[in-house]
Amino acid sequence: MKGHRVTLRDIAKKLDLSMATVSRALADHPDISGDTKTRVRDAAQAMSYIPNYRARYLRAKHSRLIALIVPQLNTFFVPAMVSGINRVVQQNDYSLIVFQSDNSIVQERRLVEYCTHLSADGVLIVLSSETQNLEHLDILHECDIPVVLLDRTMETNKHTTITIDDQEAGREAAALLLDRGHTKCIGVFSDPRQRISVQRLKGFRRAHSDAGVPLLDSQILRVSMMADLESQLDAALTAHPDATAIFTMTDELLVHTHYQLMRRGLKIPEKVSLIAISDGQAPTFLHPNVTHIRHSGFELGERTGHLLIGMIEHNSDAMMDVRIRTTLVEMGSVAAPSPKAAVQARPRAKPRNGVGAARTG
Amino acid sequence: MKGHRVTLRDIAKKLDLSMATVSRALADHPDISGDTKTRVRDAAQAMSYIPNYRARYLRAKHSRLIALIVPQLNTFFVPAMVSGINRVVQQNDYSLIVFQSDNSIVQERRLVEYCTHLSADGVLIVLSSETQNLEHLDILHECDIPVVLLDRTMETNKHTTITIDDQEAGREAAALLLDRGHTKCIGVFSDPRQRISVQRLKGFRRAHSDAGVPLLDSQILRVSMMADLESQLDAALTAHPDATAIFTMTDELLVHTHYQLMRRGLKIPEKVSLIAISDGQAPTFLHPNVTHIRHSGFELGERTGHLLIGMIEHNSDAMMDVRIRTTLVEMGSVAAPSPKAAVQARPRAKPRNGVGAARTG
DNA sequence: AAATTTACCGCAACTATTTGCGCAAAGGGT
DNA sequence: ACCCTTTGCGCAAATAGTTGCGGTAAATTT
Repeated sequence: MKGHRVTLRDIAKKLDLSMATVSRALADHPDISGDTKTRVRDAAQAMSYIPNYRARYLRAKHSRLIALIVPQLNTFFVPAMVSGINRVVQQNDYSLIVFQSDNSIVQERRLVEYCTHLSADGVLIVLSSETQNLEHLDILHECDIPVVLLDRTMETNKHTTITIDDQEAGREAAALLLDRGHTKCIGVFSDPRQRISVQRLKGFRRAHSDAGVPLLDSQILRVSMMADLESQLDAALTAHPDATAIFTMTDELLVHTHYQLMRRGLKIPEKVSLIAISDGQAPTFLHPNVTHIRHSGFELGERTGHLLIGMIEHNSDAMMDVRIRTTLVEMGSVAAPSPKAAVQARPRAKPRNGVGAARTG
Repeated sequence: MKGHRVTLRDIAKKLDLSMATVSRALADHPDISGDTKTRVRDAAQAMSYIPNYRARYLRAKHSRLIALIVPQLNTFFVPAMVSGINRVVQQNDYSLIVFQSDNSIVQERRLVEYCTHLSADGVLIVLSSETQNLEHLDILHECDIPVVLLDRTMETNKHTTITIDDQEAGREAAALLLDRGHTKCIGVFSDPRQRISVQRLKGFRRAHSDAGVPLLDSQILRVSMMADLESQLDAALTAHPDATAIFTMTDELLVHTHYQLMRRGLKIPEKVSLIAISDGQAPTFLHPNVTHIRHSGFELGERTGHLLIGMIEHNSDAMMDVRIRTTLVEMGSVAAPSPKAAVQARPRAKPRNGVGAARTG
């Protein structure tokens, strides 16, 4: 009703005490007598006093604010991750400020700068796909604001990162397919500019070379926009009618790939096997269920939260690269190749090496 | 390196000016000469000055912070909504602070109080399922902080709300089924304590009574936890072997229901028709695509953002109930009932026009 | 030349809270 | 009585920035 929030001064005036005493009373400072404390607390209650954190944290060096910058919020993996971060952040009495860069480096730069204005105590970043270097993070370092890069990161020796073991996950997925006898697989990858894509592909390739199974470039799809998936998949399936298995590197790609397969009447796993790197949601509501390399977004979020808060509270700037373990979850979508579709390839083909991997940097 | 961030005072000292002048120069105040302005700006640049928003907004009455409280982040609809809110919030130079109540009223209460400590300029709330009344929001009103309840709201005449027309959406879905000749439908609803469930069910019922088609309680599922879906669906399908259509009130329920149907080999739409209220993501990657009553979470978020910011900036406390329009998107999952399974009701059977047009959000 | 206006800038108060230091009174020990 | 310690509280500075008001000097007007 009136335009003035109750402050310490108001309480002090009413009780004929100094602001300092009121402040200390509410903070349960030992210098203040029990009697005064109760009087102050009662008055504060009665006047419905609300502390002003902006003033409080102006004096303190910290803000108890943690900023998170993500390319997009509404994808499969990210919400679970944010949820995990948020839980830890709240448990430790911090607040999470969420920004989305819309996969724009300009936005990302702007947001990082904004974090310094807010004097965030720490910053979490999932890099945008446009990001080519990390110079725009230097300002955070100048302000002594700890940073953790997560999930979609870059090679760096200046920042702490936390990811799953992308390469190993890609390798393990492919290894399972190869182990089951699939000698012609199609790999569905996303934006090749991102480290996450590069690493998962690298693992995918390595499994093939380890098994001595050739892998053609045309078996690798690079889907930057989901709208391209259909045509690229068409092309790959046409070029490789003998393909018996498909791997997708994300949930997003999985659900759409799954849809395309169903639409074409390609039965899983009878006609084509399917495996993905996933956080385990989609594989359980898609039918048939999908065997996947599981990494929990929620867990990654939690781990990240703990890591950052540790850095904040212990002033530690020890750079480290944390890798979250993944686990293989068998759900029956990978079978032996159907004899009809499989080529009769007998391994020990020459390990070809024509890479052509997109290097970023 | 050094423990001191550059402040206005530092710039002032260096340039032998007063803080006031420096402040005004950076704010492009007309009282300051062009020459001084450039000198100040250059110095600020050179010293890499970073404004402290906490100090700035301590004096101002506002904080340019908007708080959002959601029950959970990692569901289908919410992330898109948050994304929409976030976009508008950022466009208007506010920051979004995200909290999750974990569907606990205690948490929700705590978070609302916390919003006042932060002196948020506005608060957005998606109510937890435990919330029975809105008393805990009174404190926001006392602090003159505008509030908008969205999506999962309650009946209230004290707060602005923004939702889809839940009742109408439920009615329209059921009406389509009935219109196509389905006289025995199963409705899959979530937590019956929530207004959203009540309203959608009410519409569902009304369509039945409008069409003069009886609706038994056993045709209504109330799924509070997703784990219960399977058994409840079993029971309903056993009790109603003549059921020819299923409606789900959310995306979450949709994907899991879809899975259960596929698992049972119930072909869509030949054996059973399927319709949902959805934001349109899942229906396009599920196979076959699902006809749905579409309401964009992103759009709801955007609208909400605009609404709240309008309230903040115009000090308007006009209470209103905004209802977002929904649209029917036909994707072919609703056909005429199969003669084998359907009762022999012969209402106005329409020619089926199962489309399957891929809609992208 | 006097009066008025204009351009630029500084003083100081203000925002809400925390905290180092000091100070007075009371209590206890010798 | 004296000294010393404790108890309980207030003063004032500090946080980093904004802004009303006033002031000086130059420019313009009369």
